[in-house]
Amino acid sequence: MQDVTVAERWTQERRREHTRNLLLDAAKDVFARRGFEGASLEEIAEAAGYTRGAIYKHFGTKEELFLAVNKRFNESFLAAFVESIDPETPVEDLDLASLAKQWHEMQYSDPHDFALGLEFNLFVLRHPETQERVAKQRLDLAQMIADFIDEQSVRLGETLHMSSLTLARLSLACSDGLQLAAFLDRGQDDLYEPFLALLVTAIEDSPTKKQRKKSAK
Amino acid sequence: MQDVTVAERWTQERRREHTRNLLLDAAKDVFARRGFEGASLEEIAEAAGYTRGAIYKHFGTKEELFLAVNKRFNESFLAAFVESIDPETPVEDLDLASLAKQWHEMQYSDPHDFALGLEFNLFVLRHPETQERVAKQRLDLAQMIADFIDEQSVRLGETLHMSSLTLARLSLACSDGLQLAAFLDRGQDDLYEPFLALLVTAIEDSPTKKQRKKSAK
DNA sequence: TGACTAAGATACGAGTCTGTATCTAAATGT
DNA sequence: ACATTTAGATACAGACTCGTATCTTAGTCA
Repeated sequence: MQDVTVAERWTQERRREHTRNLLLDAAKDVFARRGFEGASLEEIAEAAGYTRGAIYKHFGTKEELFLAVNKRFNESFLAAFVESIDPETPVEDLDLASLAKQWHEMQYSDPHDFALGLEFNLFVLRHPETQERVAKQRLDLAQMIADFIDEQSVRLGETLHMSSLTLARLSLACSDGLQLAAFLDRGQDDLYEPFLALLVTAIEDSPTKKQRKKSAK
Repeated sequence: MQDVTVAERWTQERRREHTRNLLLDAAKDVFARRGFEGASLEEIAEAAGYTRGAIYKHFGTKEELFLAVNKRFNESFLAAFVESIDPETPVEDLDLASLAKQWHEMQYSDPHDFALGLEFNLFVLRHPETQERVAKQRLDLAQMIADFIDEQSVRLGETLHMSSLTLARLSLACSDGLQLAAFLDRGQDDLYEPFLALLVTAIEDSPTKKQRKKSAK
C-alpha cells in the first residue's frame, strides 16, 4: 500500500499537479502584493522556484493564471465557510452575531488577501468576457449562505423580511464594503457591530424577539 | 471688461491651470480604464493633447498625478452631494428612499468611475504612506453626511439607534459593496432596495411609524 | 526692445515585460 | 532498451515603461 502511495506521489501527473500548486501559491502572493498589472511572471516563477517556462506550460497566459488563482481563492473561501458551520454546533450557541464575527475575522484578515479580492473584482470589471465565469462562483457562495440562512431561520422560527438569497447577497456585498472601511479608516469605530445590529432587526421580527431566550448575555 | 477677461484668460498662470486640468481629465479617464499600473503616462499625455514632458512638469511623478486625480475625484464627489441636497427641498418631499436612490444613481453610474474608485482604494492599501492624506477626505465626506442626517432626524423627530457619523460611514461603506454587486451580478435582483429597507428600520424604530409620534429625548 | 524665465517638446538611457521558439533531461510505454 | 512524449529551462525578439536631461518657443518684466 505504501509502495503504491509513494509511486503515485512521483508519477508524472502528480508532479505536474504539485508544481501547479506551487505556482498558484506564488502567484497568489505576488498578485496580492503587486496587483495584476504590477505583478511580473518572472517574480511569480522565481517565488515558486521555477522559471517563466513553467508558467507558460501550465497556464498559457497571464490572464489565465490570474483566473486560476481567482478560482482557487473562491473555492477555499467557500470551503472555509462550509467548515466553519458544518461541525454541528449546539443550536443554542449558534447566534448570528458570533457567527458573523467569526466570518468577519476568518477571511480577509490579511490586507493582502483583501487587496487581492479587490483586484479580482477590478479584473472582471475591466474584462467583461470573464464576467460569467466569475459570476457563477459568486452566486454559488451566496446560495450556500442562503441555504444556511433558511436552515437556521426555520429552526429558530424566525420570519425573514426578504428572500434568503437576497439577504445572503446583501450580507456579502456589505461585508466587502465594511471590510474595506475597516482597512481604510484605521482608528475609527468599527462598523461591523452596528451593521450586525441592522441585520438582526431584519431577521428577527420585533414582537416575538424580546420574549425569546436564544442568547445568554 | 472683455479685454480684461481675455487678458486674464491667457495669463501665464491661467494657462498653466488650464493644461493642468486637461491633464487631470485625461489622467482620470486613462487610469479608470487601465488602472494605476496599466496606465501609461504616454497615453495620458496624448489624450490630453500634450506630451509626457507636461506631466512631469506639473506632477513630477506618476504617483503624484494619481493622487491629484484622487483628490479631484473626491472633491467633485462631495460637491455633487452638497449640490444634490442643498437646494432646500420641501421637507415633505424629502424621503430617505428617493434621496438614497438619487445618490445611488448619481455617482458611480459609470463602471469606469467605479473602477477608478476601487483603484484608489487599492492604491492606498498598497501605499500606506498615503493613507493619512486620503483618510481625511473619506472622513470629511462621512461627516458631511452625518451632519445632514442629524439635521433631518431632528426635523423629523426620529431617534437614531447609533451615532450619525457611524450611520453615515456605514451607509457609505455598504454603498460601495452594493454598487460593486450591482456591476458584478448583472441580471440578479437589485440589492439597493432591500438595503434601504434595512436602513429605514434602523432609523424608524418600529414598523408602525406612521401612527407614532415618537417623543425624542 | 531685449534679456530672462518657464511651459512644454524632444531625445535618450536603461530597464522590464510578455510571449514564443528552441533546447535538455527525465519519465513513459512498448 | 529504445523511441517518444513532456515538464520545464534557456534564449531571443519586440515592444513599452519611467524618469531625466536638454532644447525650443513664447510670455514676462525691465
